[in-house]
Amino acid sequence: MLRLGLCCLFKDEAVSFRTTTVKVLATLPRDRQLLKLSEICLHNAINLKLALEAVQRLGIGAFRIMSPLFPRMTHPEAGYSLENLPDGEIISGTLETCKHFALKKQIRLSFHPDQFVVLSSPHPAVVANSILELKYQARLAEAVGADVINIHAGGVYGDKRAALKRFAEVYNALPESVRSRLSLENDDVSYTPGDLLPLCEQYNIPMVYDVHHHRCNPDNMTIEEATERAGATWKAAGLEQQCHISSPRSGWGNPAPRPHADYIDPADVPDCWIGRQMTVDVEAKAKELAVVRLIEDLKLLGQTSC
DNA sequence: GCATGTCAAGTTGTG
DNA sequence: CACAACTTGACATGC
Repeated sequence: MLRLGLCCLFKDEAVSFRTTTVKVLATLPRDRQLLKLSEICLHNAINLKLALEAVQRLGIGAFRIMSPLFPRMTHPEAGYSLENLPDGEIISGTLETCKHFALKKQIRLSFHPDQFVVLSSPHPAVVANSILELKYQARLAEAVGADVINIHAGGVYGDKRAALKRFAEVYNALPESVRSRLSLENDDVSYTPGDLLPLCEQYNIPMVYDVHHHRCNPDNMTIEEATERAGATWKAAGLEQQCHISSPRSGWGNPAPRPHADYIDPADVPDCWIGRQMTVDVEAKAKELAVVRLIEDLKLLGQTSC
C-alpha cells in the first residue's frame, strides 16, 4: 500500500511556520535575540503538532518537516541551542509530544536539508558547514522520531567519479546519528539513479527515487528497474522505501519541465508503484489539497487503499 | 493597511 | 558575466 506524504506546508489548513533573518537578529542585543528566537521556535513546535494533527485527520501518511523549524540555529553568529532559549523546556516537551503523536498515528516523518548541504564539495568550509547542518537536523530528527534525512549528492565539478569519492569519504566519517538516517536522492541536473545506486549499494545508503527528476534527467535505467533497485537499498537499511512524485507545471515537452504543478496527474504515478509498500512524498504546489486529491484519484482507480 | 524587496549558506545552466 | 532556479514563503520596511 502506498503511503502518501505531504511536504512541509499547507495551503488551506490553519498551520503556519515563522522565521527570522540574521540581518534582523543582528540589530538586537543577545538576550533580545534569544527571546525572539524562543517565541518563533515555540510557535513552530506548536504548529508542528497542529500539522501532524491535520495530516492525520486528512488521511495523509507522512510529513516532511521544513528545515528551518528552528531558524538560524546553526548560523556562526546567530546560532543557539534550545537550552539557551527562555522557553527551551516547553519547546523540547512539545517536540516530545509530536514524537508520540506521530508514532501512535503512524505518521512517518522526514527532513530534507536544502541545497546548501553539499558533502561532495571540494571546499572544506562548505563540507564542514554541511556536517554541522546535518548534525542539527539529526538532533531534531531524534527529538521527533524522524527516520530519514534526505539530501542530494551535490555538484559535479567536472568529474562525477571524483565528486562521489569525496562524498563517500565524508559519509564514512559522519556521526552515527546522521548516517543512520541519511538518504541520497537522484536530482534533475547531475546525478541519475544509475550514478547513485552503486554508491548506495556499496555503503548501504538508502536511495530516494524521485521519478520526476528521473524523467527530467534520465539514464539507461527504466522506472521499474530504478524503483526495484532503490527499493533494495531501503530493505538493506531496514527502512520502508521512500520515493518522490511531482507533475510538471506545463507538460512534459521541451524545455525542461522543472517547475512543479499545483496537483499530481495520476497518470504520472508509475504503474509499478501501485500497491507497493512504500512512502511517496507528493511535491505539489497545492500542498495538502494535492495529496488528498491524489489519494482519492488512486482510490477511484481502485489502485490503492492508502 | 498593503505592496515590495530581502533573506546564511552552493551549484549549475541560461540569457 | 550576472542571475534565476532549486521547497517557497514570511518578514520588515516604506508608502
